[in-house]
Amino acid sequence: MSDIPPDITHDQHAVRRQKLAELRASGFDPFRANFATTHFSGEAIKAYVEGQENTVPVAVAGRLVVIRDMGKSQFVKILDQEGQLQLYVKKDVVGDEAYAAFRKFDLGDIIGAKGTLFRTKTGEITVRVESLLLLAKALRPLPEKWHGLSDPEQVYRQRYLDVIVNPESRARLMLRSRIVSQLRRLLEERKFIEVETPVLEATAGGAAARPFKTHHNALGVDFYLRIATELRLKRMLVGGFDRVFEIGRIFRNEGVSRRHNPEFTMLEVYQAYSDYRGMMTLIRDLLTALVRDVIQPAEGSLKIKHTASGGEIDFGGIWREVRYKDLIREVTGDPEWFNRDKAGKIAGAERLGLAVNPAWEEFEITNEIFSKRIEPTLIQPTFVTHLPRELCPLAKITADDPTTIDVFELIIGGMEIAPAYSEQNDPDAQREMFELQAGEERQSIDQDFLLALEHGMPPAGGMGVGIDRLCILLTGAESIRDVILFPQLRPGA
RNA sequence: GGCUUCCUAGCUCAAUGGUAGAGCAGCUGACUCUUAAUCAGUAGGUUCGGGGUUCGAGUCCCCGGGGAGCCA
Repeated sequence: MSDIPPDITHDQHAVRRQKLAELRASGFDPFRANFATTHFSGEAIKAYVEGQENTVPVAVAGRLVVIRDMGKSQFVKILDQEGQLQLYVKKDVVGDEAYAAFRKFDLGDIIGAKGTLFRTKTGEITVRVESLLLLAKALRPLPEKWHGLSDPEQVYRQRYLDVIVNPESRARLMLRSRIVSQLRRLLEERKFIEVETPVLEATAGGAAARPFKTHHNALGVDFYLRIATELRLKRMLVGGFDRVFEIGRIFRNEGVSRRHNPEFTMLEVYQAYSDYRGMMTLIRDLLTALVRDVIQPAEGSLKIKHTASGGEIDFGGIWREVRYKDLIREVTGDPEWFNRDKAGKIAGAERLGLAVNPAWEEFEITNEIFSKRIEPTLIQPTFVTHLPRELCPLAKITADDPTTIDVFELIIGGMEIAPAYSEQNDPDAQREMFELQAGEERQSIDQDFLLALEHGMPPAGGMGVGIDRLCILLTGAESIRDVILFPQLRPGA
């Protein structure tokens, strides 16, 4: 029956091309235009009525991922968006001709089937197939069925294969979609309006980061890809959009690591007439709702696993609140830390085993201690408040301490998850901070933003949430690449 | 960018410097309730690319490509 030349039987691509040619020669279309399904796999399983064998009709479609051939009957499984569904194809039900054609189908082929539901003797709800059709021929074989695809390079470059054969990857990436969608819903419930602001910017502001540069041909000017949405969203506060948010792609021209991808997704939220304390309530409400509704830990619990430590993170407990300066004094064991001169700070950092770049400003030395010796130890949700003013030029100065700002940095699982501020709305103070900072960070000053502030921006709380890191945390992933569909790799290979 | 490490069949992995193997997938056949189905048989390699050392290199050395981890 088969015309596979013996010399190509090892070459699965060639064998499948041969089958494709045979199908076409016998008048079948191996790439159909459509197929009317009635159920996804999960829906089909739910549609089964106990005891009512072969009464519920279904039409389902998906990729063939398991074939168990027993000669005159086969159990196969198809995979669709909702998961796997078993089909039972019996020669004396579908007929000799259809059965012979079906036996030529390969793992990976996309098929459609019509039949009725029943439960096998081992209890699995299964479609008894009455008719079936090849919808799209797969010319390449699937990766190994048991071990899946494990070469990280291929996992990232050919993510479509990863999510076919690695259920954990599939589940993790679907979870990300649900996290983003729930965040939207939760914010909209609180009357936040979603907006979209430009990716191409004449000046890249709102954060300290190296931008990507690009060029607009018709205008003949260079643009930067945005490094934050902050300055645009605040303009909308000026414009009377009192509660706005954007879930947007941010681009930073910096290193690639387990925690960094050059493009990543950030949620930024601004709420007029609120402040950083209002943002605390908001983020706690958002995260506890996400854990409850999306991760769904055991009854009444808001605990999730923390992969790195093997322990748990409890979103249901009291979220610690601590001042940045207190943490620094605690870990350095030096109550007078902030009165030390630069040499004293360098010595202190070195006592903690840290290498200090002599070009650093004092606040950078202190912050190195925070990043290396404090942040990684904060596993349970912790609001670190009142950071040094040098770390963010866009926030309000603390009333009782002019060296700090009214902000928090929410740390969970040793990672920065969300910084939030009482936003600076004094245009003159803002200009002063920009000018002070311009030298070091070379962040060109966004004059148009300052003009907007001069028109009056309501007092507001603002917050940024790194969606990728949040997904790492909530899904227990080990790398940012595991929560990004197509992480950045070198082109080629 | 630096250091370490990895790259072998479609996939997952073996192979003291000495004839490149296995499982799955493939191909041929048996089997009408299987669950990584089972059973019998069979084919399959530019060992990432290039150069070197050696009687002999998947293995050692150098250059290049790509990935991962740590660091900056």
